[in-house]
Amino acid sequence: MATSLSSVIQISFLDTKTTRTRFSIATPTLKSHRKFFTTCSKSTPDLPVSETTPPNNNIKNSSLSDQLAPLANSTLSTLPEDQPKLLPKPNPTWVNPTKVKRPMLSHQRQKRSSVFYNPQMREFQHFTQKLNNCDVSSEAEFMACLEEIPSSLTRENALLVLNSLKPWQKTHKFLNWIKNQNLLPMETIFYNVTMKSLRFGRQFGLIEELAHQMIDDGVELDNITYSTIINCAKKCNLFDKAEYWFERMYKTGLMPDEVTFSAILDVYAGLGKVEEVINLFERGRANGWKPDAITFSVLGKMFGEAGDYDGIRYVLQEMKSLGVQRNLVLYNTLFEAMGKVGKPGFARSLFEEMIDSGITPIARTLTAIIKIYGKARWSKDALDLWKRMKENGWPMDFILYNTLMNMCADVGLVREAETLFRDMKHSGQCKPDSWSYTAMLKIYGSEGDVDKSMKLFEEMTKFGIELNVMGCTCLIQCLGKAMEIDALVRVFDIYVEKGVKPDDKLCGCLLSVVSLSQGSKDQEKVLACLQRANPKLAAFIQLIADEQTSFETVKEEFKGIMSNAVVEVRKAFCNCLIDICRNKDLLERAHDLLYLGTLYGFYPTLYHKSQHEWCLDVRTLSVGAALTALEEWMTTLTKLVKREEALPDLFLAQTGTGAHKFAQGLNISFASHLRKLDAPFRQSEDKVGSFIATKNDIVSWVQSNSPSVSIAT
DNA sequence: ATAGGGTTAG
Repeated sequence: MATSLSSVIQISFLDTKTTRTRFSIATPTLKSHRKFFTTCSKSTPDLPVSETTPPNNNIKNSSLSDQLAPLANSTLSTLPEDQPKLLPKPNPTWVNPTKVKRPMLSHQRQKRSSVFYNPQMREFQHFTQKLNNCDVSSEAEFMACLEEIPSSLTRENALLVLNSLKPWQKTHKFLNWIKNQNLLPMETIFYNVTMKSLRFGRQFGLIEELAHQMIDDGVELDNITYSTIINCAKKCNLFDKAEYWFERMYKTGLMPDEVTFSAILDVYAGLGKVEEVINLFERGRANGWKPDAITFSVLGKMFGEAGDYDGIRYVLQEMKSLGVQRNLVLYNTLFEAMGKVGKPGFARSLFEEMIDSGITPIARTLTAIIKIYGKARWSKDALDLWKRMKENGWPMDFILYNTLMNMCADVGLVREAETLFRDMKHSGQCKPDSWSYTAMLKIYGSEGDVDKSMKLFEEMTKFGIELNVMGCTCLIQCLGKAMEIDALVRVFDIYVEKGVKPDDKLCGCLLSVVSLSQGSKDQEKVLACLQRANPKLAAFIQLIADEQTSFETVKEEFKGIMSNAVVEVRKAFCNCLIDICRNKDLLERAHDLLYLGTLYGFYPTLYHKSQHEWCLDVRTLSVGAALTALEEWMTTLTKLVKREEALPDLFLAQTGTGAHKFAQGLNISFASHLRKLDAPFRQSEDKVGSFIATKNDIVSWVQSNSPSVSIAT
């Protein structure tokens, strides 16, 4: 769904009597294609809200989502689909003071109580140090140290100690000690400081326990308590807990301030509840809240994850109109979000805006940009940026080095990658890790450079660099293409011994080597590797090679194997299996497999028709699969001609030019197969990688030549 | 420094 900027941010007035401001964010990821999430601004005299939500004094007893649900439902249902987007502006009346506004969040950030440290501070610092030097696991040692407390404990000293104890176990013990000794009245701040320490240790269970203690003992939970609880839950992936405490806060009548509120938006964003986030955000906005850069960063990340480009633009637009300054983290977040939705041009211009505004990028910023350029194959921009990084002395870290090398792998820059790899080794700060080696293996693998690949592999073994499945796949691919099967088997064995679990991509790679090594004695060796990586797949090869196996059996097993494999490799598996069949001269089986692959949707763009032209697009097929598809097509056309059905004027078969890595040699093999079938297609002169035939060509070919095209059926 | 919120790689 293409969405224009004007539909991203709409302020429209639904009618002239009751002025409403409507902010709408189109979110293409949501089920309904044109669903607008609406909220109403300050002056909302007769919103449906009043009919469907409880009166103001009941708010304390309803959760926020309860309060918001009727609003969302009623406003959505009152908007007709064909509502004009922009109506002429009447004179808006912005404020209607007679109407009760239901606040969403407190505009004032919670004030901190001041803590004055006293002259005993040094003694207590010393005391804390001793506690910190205790063995964490020894309860007795810690308790003994506690006995040496310098003097009676004051509120300030207790806070000093709680703030400085590490790790969380000690903070927790100290809090319990204060409590049990009955030395001081227990204040919220003691719990808050302790919870902060527990949050570092991701101890949500203990945090929740403390919160319940507070409730039982009548200690007030404030915004700082709630935001700490919620953020800890979030860090521990306990989103339901985060939601629970947030709702509890509302139920007890405490308004979140902007910090707690943005934490909650982050929770809903993390849950993928985009609607809820937008609703909450807009409700807050309608109540006059001015979000800060951190909140916008939360929204930006969410839109990135949702693949919502318009949402990202909305963030920038909204910040601009509210006059909220962008900062480095916000930029980083937006660049990372843009990496998820593509958009290299937008990222580039925003990056320049950032530089112009005087913000210096950090390694993380540059990583995000380089990743975007690499993905988009923008090698020139990527290299320009690398040059600028060096000239300006912008900071590098190992992730940035690895990202740069990966970008080189994506766009085929061998020498640049080698330079980066060398730089990294000599930088003194970043040592190449398994990611760096994998990027280099990817490059040498796609170059087919066996010597350099093997040298890297030996280096990895020597330096004890972790071997991972992706590096293994690159090496196997490289060795397979070079038919270095003994080395391949050795490499495979070493990886498996080191605990690398073959994944579907590695199996696909082995499968393609099986098809390449047809007729050689080495095929058995590769099959043995495949047998260890994926026994079912290896067994399936035996099954289809046996001409006695029925179609029904093949279909069942095929279905089982494909549904166990990840989506990305299914077509590749099918292509390789067809190749294997054709290499064994099992044409009928090859056609069965192509049929099954089409049936399960692996080849959705293989055939397409328009009124004047029918196309066979084999660009992402292997050679064997492409030839099978061609035969299938010719058989179908023969039938149609014989039945004298309507045909288009033109027939087009596309193989591509071989730029695609699977399509190497496809064009040549396809042409030779056309000659073998004596099919009337010729290379198109103006469309490279295409073969064309007219209706007349096809009809006369069928008439003169039809028996020869019928395949064994 | 000293009770709370946002951003990393196949």
